[in-house]
Amino acid sequence: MFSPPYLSPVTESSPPLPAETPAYLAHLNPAQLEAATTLDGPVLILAGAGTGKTATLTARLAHLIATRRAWPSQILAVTFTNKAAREMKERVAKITGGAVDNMPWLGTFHSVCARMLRRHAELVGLQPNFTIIDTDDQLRLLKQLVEAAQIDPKRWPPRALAGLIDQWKNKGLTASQVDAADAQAYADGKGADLYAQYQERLKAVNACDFGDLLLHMLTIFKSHADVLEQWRDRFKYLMVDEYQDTNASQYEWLRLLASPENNIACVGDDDQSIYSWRGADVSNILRFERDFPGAKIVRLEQNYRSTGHILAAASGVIAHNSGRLGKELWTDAGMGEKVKVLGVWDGPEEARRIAEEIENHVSKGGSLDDCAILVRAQHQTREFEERFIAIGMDYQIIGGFRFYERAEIRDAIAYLRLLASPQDDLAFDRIINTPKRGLGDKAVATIHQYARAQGLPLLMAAAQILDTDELTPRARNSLSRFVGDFARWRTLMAGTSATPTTGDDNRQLMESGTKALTPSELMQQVIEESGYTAMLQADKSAEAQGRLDNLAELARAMEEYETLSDFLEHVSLVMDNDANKAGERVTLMTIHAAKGLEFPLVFLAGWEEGLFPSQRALDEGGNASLEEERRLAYVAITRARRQAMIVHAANRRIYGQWTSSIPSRFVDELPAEHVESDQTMSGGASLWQAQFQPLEDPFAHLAAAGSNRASTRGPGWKRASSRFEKGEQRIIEAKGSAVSLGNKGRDDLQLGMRVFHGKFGYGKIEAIEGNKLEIEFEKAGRKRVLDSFVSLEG
DNA sequence: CCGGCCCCCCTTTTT
DNA sequence: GGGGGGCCGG
Repeated sequence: MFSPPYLSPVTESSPPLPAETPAYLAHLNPAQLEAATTLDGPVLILAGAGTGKTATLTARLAHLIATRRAWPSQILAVTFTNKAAREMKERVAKITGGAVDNMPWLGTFHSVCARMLRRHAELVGLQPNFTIIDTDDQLRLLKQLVEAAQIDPKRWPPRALAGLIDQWKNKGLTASQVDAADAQAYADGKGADLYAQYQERLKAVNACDFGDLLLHMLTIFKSHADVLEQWRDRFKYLMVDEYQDTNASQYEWLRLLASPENNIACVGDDDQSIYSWRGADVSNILRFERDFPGAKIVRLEQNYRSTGHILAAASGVIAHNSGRLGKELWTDAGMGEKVKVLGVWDGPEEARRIAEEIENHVSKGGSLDDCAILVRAQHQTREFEERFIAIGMDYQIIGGFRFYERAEIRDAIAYLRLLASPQDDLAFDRIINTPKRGLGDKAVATIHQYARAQGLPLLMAAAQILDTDELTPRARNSLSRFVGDFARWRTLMAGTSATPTTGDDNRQLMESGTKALTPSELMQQVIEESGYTAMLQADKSAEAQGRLDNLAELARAMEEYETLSDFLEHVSLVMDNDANKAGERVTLMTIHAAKGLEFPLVFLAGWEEGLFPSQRALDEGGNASLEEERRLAYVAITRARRQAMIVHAANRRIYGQWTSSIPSRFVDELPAEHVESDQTMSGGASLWQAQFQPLEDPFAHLAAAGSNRASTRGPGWKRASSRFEKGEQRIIEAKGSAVSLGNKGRDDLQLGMRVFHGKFGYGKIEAIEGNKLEIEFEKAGRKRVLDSFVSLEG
């Protein structure tokens, strides 16, 4: 079904290399050439920073295709970021003349898995048009479950549960595979149970989270040999980028797909493993030879990016780590400038000095595009933003709040999701009262209660509840409009909705003259008619206009997509915000986000103990974490081509409180001969440190800060838990138990019976129509209610 | 039901 | 410094 016979690869034992070296191999050095042309069997390419990894990988792909070992569609190439995938796609297209249809199976682990999973969704209880939820939805859902389980969310933050579930998924564990000891980590062992409930809820709303994309495929591969076989047959060659970042479940997924031929090439650098918190397991790369017997190992050690001093400084730092595979980077680019280390008084000065440095570069004819500021944590960007705005320097922040994570964008998308998939309860919850339409907690709770009793999606439950008096007339009116809007919008997208469609289907549909709107038009109509636009227009706050602009931007972005489902898939997996590349500007981002990038001038801000290395990492992960932080430092320095400048501040505001700190230990680990300390500082941290360090314990203030935090947390937690123990009767549903199953009416009710309704009191049943009752209430008069809301006694 | 106010806790890093 | 949740008053 996947590979028509005429697509079978050429199977001669060893295809002759063209007599002349093809262009795509011409510029490779010997190691790169070996990596690119060793096609069969397992290969591990240890590629240091800046050693031409992408060029090598691209050449390898081109070689596979050119020598007809495989068609582009028979090569599976996975990366971690969309950026990397896109870059590789572009380069392959260029090399192969673009004639080759873009490699269909080149993408991130997540997007590749999503594509696969759409074809086998039913095997894990999903429909092919399942939605992919992000962390925000995940959290909302978990919060509901936690509260329903009468667990105090203060004591057991849903966030923590989300983290655990992610970890389990990264390890390839389904809910039933989580052992009791692990489950103990949350709410006295309720962790695994909540995980199971969470999966149930996801299934019910036809959704999965990021981790599921992999885990579901893994489950399918392990339980359906035929499916695995299909995919094994399809992929003749596998290629994995950033192999050091693979987690256990990705690793297993790869192994299953690669065997038995094991034509798998993995590229990685153990020194750049910086994602262990996300489940990445460096040992995957460390034990490659053992896992894939006969593996060939190629080392790429010639660095084409940085000058000698920069490389030496980075090597000096990373040398403090143990358990490395070992690699010696070298360059013939000359020593260049030494790495500069600058101590400043505080955060604002740090921003000022770096901005000056950049202005200086520009005044000498340089470009803002040459400059990047890398930080450890996202919040550090704020100080720079303020400075750049003040002096009118153009900048961009990569990562941070991604476009599609903004509230207004997520709201708009929620409307679209609910439109595309009416059982998407998470979307329903998000927008039912956004904009405010008088459907508050009480109305929503009623809808929930009914939906739960009937096993219906919320939108359906809402529609049914309209026929009754369960809601106040005002709420009912409003809800009626809401439900009616959706019914109308659905007709506007004519058939492109719930059923998964291919782009072709829709194109035909639209060409054949149906009145279907394009996704972009539909979105604009929806935000207009739902009152969302009006809500923002009425909002006088500073951000409102920006939000409207963002929605306009969303409409523009959506124009590229022909179907709603295409768009929704992209928005959850692929869309990142490198959008407007207007003019030249400084780039601001975290070190994590900078991996794989390079800039002529790199500014590394905030190299202070506690911030970098992060105190939290140290507390939680001990030495292993310290080494990961050090790898982060290594990644940071090696982004620089010509100049790297490391800055540390003596004082910084943390949580709005001024805190002083000492330079990062990584500063001390820089080899002195490759570093130049800036002595012209205006009261910098090094001076400050020199005066201060002789005092008893330079770490005293850190310890004090730590204990302060502990002590403020202590009573708070105690208070929270004591309140919890007293048993806040948060009454989720203490009312009578009227759990009717199915959509049919209850069989224990008959005409004339006296029943009790939580809102209207006692009354007599006058009519029964399916699950709807007409009751003459003693106090409230005649009402139509749902049978699940009444009980027999009182 | 909504808005405003106060208090708490907080931030590593991302598909 | 800032966001989210809880509580109170129209």
